[in-house]
Amino acid sequence: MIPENRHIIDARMNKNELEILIRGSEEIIPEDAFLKKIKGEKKLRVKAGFDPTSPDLHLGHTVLLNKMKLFQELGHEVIFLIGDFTGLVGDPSGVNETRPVLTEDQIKNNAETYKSQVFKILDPEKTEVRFNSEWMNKVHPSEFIKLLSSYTVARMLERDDFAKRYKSQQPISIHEFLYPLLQGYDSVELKADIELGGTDQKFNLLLGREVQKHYGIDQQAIFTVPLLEGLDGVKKMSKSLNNYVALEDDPDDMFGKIMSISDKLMWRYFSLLSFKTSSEIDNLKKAQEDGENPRDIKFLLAEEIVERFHEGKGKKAKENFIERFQKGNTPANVKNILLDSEGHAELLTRILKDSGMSKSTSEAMRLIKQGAVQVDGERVSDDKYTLNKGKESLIQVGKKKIAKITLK
RNA sequence: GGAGGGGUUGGGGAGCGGUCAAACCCAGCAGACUGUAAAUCUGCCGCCUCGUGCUUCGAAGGUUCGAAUCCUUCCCCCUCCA
Repeated sequence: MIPENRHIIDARMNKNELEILIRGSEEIIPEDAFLKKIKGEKKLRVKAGFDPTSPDLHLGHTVLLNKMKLFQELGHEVIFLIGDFTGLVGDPSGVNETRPVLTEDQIKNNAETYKSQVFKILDPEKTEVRFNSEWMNKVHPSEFIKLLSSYTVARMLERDDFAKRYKSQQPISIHEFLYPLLQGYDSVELKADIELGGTDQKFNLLLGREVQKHYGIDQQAIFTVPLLEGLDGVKKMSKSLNNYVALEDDPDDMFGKIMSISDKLMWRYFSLLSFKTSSEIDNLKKAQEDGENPRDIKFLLAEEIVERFHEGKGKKAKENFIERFQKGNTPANVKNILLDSEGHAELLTRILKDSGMSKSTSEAMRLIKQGAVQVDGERVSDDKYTLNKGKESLIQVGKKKIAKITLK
């Protein structure tokens, strides 16, 4: 445990601590300024901003949150900034098209959800939660113009996604130029010494330095962490791509999702998400090379992660997984769905749609044709198949979707 | 303000009066094989009451037996000129 008193820590800020802090980071700019800050006497203000665009935090976010936690443990002031104002602008980072603008209500809701979720990782006592609407709503237009004058269009267009869009004749709205500037202004307001972010934030973070300079205050050092790939192993984890593991996922889902990643991706997840030491991970790699089933190694990863967010549930999740997929048994906790059968609704195709197990009756029809649908363990091939009222049926679509459905 | 290019089913991108629910690629889904992995193969991939059914190709009108394809107006995007 790290003591509260910074002076003691300063004396003890040894090579090891520094190594742990830096491990897994992508870039630190400028490095010497960072080292000077981190080795100094001062309690540092460490900022990381979150867009309230997606109401679910997922494993991808935790790479950054874990770093924040480390700074926290070293006794620094960690600021969890919710970009409720900048959310109205929409961060263009990493997208190749204009983002839809969120309504204030959506942002409010999302921000609340965020807040309740980050404390699964961060220490609430040591976290300063701020909303940038707090100061952005008060910025006077003349002040705003001063902010805008801190950067040029040409330099703005250097940014990768802008450059790409500009070249390929895709639209770039002027308000998108504001985003990085506003983010930089947050650093001015918060007097950030360090700003953390994913690698896709590099431009914004660096721009924060420029803005701070423009305002004549100390420039922050920037600290970027890698982006975690989603379950597909290619694109970054995000809700909109539906390749994510949400912190809110129940233990079985979480376990299953992690088991579904490729063997190659598993090692990436180990290095970015696991708290195992590098040498432990190296040993696991060696074990795989020596013939150990990668599946069993993946079990360790899945269990560790489930355990982190659902204390005491990791082992059970693993057992459920083995029961269901290795032994092929029906899972223990299948959700029950009660459906109204209005007149002709006893048709299986319609039931699949109404229960949400298929998107449309057309899709249900196709699934039946493809032999993907089972009722009480029997494969259904007739697309006119009907269920009886009052009786509970175990319905399975594909390998993953399963539910007990009762018609009333 | 002027000239030109463009808006097609989740993304990319063909089609340019009938044979178009619309090629092809990616993503996705399902089946086989497996370790619910990857890779591979196969099928699917607008909607429904599943039929010579219905609604789609930026929007609205129009021409035509028939339009994503032609005409008109409007909306949006891009480039160059001012």
